[in-house]
Amino acid sequence: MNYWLVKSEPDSFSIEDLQARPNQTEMWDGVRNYQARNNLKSMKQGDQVFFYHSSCKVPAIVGIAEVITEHYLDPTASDPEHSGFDPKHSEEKPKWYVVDLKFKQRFPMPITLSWIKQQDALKDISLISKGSRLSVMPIDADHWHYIMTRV
DNA sequence: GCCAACGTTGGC
DNA sequence: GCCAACGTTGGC
Repeated sequence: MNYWLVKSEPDSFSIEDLQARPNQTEMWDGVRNYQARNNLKSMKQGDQVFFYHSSCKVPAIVGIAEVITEHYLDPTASDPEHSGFDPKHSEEKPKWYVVDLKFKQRFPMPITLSWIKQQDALKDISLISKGSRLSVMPIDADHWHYIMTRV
């Protein structure tokens, strides 16, 4: 099993929104960066995913989701009415994918970015590696477990 | 293939 | 709102 982190702006889609979805599950669409897309494609059913709130007052990991459906074609990329529409994406030549994520837990206290930056044990975490703005990134098991001791 | 211009992300 | 650090686009 592998560990991941996905970012979302809580104003657009928060972990509370995920929890409120039917079956507590949401199609994770809109990834339009190749590296993030490749990470998405590597996700396996049962993988655990940190849910990170970005571009907000207190950027933080706020809980955990689980991969319940592995990657499939992103329907929003084929929809001209959708903001994620990409004319170069097609079923014959697919570019973009989604996975289905299911809510697992919300942390009693968010694990804030500022705290993460203070931890020597987390100095190599992908989240704060130089210039990493990926919306989907892998998390080392060591980093995952270290953070979980803090929850 | 190079690289300038432009767009996006996301912390602060 | 600012701006650094990217990624992408497109002319050449």
